[in-house]
Amino acid sequence: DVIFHEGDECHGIHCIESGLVGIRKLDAGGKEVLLRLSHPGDTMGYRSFLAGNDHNNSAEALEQSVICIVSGATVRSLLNKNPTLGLRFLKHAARDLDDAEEKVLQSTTLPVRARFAHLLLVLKDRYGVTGEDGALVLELPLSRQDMAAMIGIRPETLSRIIRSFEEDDIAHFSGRRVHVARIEDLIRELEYSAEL
Amino acid sequence: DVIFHEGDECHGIHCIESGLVGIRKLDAGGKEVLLRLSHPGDTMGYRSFLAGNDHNNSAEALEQSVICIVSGATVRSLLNKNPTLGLRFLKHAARDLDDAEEKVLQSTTLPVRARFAHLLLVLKDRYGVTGEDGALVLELPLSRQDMAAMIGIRPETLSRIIRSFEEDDIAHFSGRRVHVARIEDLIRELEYSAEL
DNA sequence: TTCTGCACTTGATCTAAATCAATCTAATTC
DNA sequence: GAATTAGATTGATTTAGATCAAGTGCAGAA
Repeated sequence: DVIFHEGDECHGIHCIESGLVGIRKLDAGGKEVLLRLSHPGDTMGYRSFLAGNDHNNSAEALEQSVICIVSGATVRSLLNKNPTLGLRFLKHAARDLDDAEEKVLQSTTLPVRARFAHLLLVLKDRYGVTGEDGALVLELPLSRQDMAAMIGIRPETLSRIIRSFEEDDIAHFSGRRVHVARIEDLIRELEYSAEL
Repeated sequence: DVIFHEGDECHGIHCIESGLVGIRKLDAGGKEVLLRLSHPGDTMGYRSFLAGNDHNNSAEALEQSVICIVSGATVRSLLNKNPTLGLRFLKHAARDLDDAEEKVLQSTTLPVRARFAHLLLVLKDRYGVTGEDGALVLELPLSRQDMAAMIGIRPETLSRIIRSFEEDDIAHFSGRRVHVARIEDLIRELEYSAEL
């Protein structure tokens, strides 16, 4: 279930073979944020490893997953033999950093409605199936709680947002399945909140 | 004043010789966040450069600064000649990423009072002078507006926080100079908000 | 000097989201 | 099957912070 905890010593790098992993961070008061998802092919923990720190966030399998561990010694020798590997990590880190900064921006400027619309749009790329008529069916990999934690809100608030999306006919939810008739409606949610 | 804008093409890497630079990000609606400060010795724009993107945030000199530019070709040849340079960038990115994630966490879990206390504690390391009695004098490098942008709040709110710090005798402000009699008071602000 | 503009402060009000407290539901175990 | 549990929804209320609108004070220009 939990792959590593915040504060654990970092012995190497984790790779996801299959499944889905959530990267969480807890604050002193116990509130948590789900920082990002890691998918098959992604690596985790490379930062703490390279910086020589303990893990600064925790990783938890959100579905049945296969994770492999590459020991510190192996990583070091790989880095020595193959200098481009370091660059690949660097690009990886650059992308993560972009995402994190985007998240900072969004969480301080956008209302939750827009943040949730954005989350759905991001999840679409990986979990969505778009019909030929532009309709979208989305099979969410996350519980409501975890989606709330991703956008930094309480589950109750997410519930209300979902209801308001239903009422406005923007999206229809049944369990973890979401139907979106017009993707433009989601995009408009983002743009709308911007223009004021 | 402005060194590069969000969306500008990225031609190389910027190094700060002296001065102080603020990295800003604007959202679609024009609201801005001051993501971080860059100090002498820091590099800027390496991420966009390495990822081959346009700049995804803007850099503005916050005081008289000397900035040098390292062209893309030069950076590439340096990276080839010196593989450990890549690792150094990687560690740099790892630290930035940590900071960004910390910021995500704080901006969604901590109240503004605690976030401002935290900001002062961070600025202390670079801009503070601690007397032998534990009292702290801090010469802020930032306007109120910019400090507000750093913690993602409006200037009006920051004004009120400052007043409440005065009233609670936690810190005293005159212009950009701050006197903190007991640093523990600031730390307590952080801890207090955590314990509930 | 006086004007102009800008950063900051202050007050009054509004609102988005949190909190608190019940339910309701669905999955799991006995 | 019934019983337990955890997740999700719903409603009522509170509140932190934003917004709106005036002021204040100061620095630079005419």
